[in-house]
Amino acid sequence: MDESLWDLAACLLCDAQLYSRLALICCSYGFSRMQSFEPGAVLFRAGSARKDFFVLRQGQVKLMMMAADGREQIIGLAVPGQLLGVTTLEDPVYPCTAIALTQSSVCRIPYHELVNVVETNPRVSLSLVRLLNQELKRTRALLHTLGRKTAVEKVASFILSLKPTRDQVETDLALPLSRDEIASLLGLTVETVSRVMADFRRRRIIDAPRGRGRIRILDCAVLESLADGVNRSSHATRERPRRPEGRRASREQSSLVPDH
Amino acid sequence: MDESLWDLAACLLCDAQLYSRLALICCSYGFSRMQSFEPGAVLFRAGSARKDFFVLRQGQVKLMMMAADGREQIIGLAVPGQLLGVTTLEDPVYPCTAIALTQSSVCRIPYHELVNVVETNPRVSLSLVRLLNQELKRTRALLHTLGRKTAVEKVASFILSLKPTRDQVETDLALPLSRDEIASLLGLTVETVSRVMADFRRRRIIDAPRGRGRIRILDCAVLESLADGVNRSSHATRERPRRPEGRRASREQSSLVPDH
DNA sequence: CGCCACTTTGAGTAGTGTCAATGCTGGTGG
DNA sequence: CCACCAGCATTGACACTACTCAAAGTGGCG
Repeated sequence: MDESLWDLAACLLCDAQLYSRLALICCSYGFSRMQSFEPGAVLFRAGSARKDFFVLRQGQVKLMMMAADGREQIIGLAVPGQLLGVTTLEDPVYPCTAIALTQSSVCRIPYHELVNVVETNPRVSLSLVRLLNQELKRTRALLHTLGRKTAVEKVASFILSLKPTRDQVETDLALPLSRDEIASLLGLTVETVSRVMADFRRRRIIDAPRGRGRIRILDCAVLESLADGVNRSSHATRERPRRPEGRRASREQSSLVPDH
Repeated sequence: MDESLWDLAACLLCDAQLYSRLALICCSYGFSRMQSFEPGAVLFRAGSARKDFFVLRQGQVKLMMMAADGREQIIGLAVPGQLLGVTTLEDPVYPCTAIALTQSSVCRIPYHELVNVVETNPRVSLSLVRLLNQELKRTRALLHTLGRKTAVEKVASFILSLKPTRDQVETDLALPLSRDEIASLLGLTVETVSRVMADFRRRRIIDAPRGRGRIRILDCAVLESLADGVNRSSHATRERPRRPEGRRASREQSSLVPDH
């Protein structure tokens, strides 16, 4: 096979060298197909026959799982560069449902080609392994959020996770999720999410017009301390000496969180 | 390279054809080292320099993440055949801590060899991708458990997850975790886990001597219905007509769960 | 303009967490 | 051999978070 076909410069689909890993995969022999989705469009549905997998190039996509009883949960948001629909190769169906949140574009690649490519090109294999590891890492972080954080901590870390990079100065962020969807992602109810965000707004930590749209972080430092669960009374202080000032007084009415 | 080196029959470390995928990886050129761990032994610690990765051959290993404040959480249990310590390849440190729960044996493989192998042997690459996908799948299932289940449902599904195969008749299971560890895995407290299990015992759903050791499932059907959250009042009935018999009566004192 | 979906707010409560005390078990040393 | 001890598990009382149900507010779109 002609090695040059794998060269980034030969990529017909991916701009420049952005998403180099992604490029390697989706630009292979030309069997990938570019495709666009409107907000709300279904890329694939859990349980339906898996034929293609996707590489997200632009936009945001939510991944949902459905329980037997109809309860559904968002298990993650896909960001550009991420793979979508990569199941265990033996699995004949998609494990989850993928729905576009914003206008999104993807490279669509037949599954059997994936196997081909992995078997013939080691660079792509390594890329794939890296991407899966990143996804695993993200999922584990979410695991910690769901298992060990309070509602306030959950919402705070969610908002922070919207910042594309850690030390971004930009604080005006797109919020492509409804309250319902945020609640589903964080394992909360709509009402709780709404209340926490209303409280953040009152305390001037964030500024958010209602509903889907945008959100602005006003006080990033406080948000970070809330997200990391500074000042909790519980497990955190197990081996360290207990707070000498006695048990925390009943909290003031106006705020869901203690003073900072 | 000699293709026969990859043959399962040539595997010096792995018995028979058990864990065929695992075999492919850990039996490569002989740079894997067999190693044994006692219960409680640390395979690797989060944040320490990642040099090797592991393939678990026997025993059970817990994977833990540590938050900034010292709160820790178990993010999963590793079963034989599973990879341990495979980070994003760029990451210079382990993302989590791995501790043996039972007497365990692993194949230990230097990281740079992993890259070599992936680049030179496509069958191994595919195996690796499959294994990572399985891990992702397991992690997502846990995500759903943490985000959308009640304490009773969590404990019930945990107990069921101890069964090695879905339709195993064997109901006497090893329970290598303390109550503390179960709580950490499920995002609960020790007390809640203890209470739920005590309740299951009273209702003759399980039989468990106290503490680390074994657990026996007496009524698998009930356990499964509890795990799947049959009879809940909430989200489940959103689009279906609401229960006509009115809101659920206050539950009886003696049991944490409604009648079945 | 009115409908519809989404969000916000409020009141009340179920379910877990927290704290504290007690029980059980296996190991150790007198 | 038994008493003691340390560690884990259990149980109870209580507090508080987050859920439930209900109702009103807001905004977009035909």
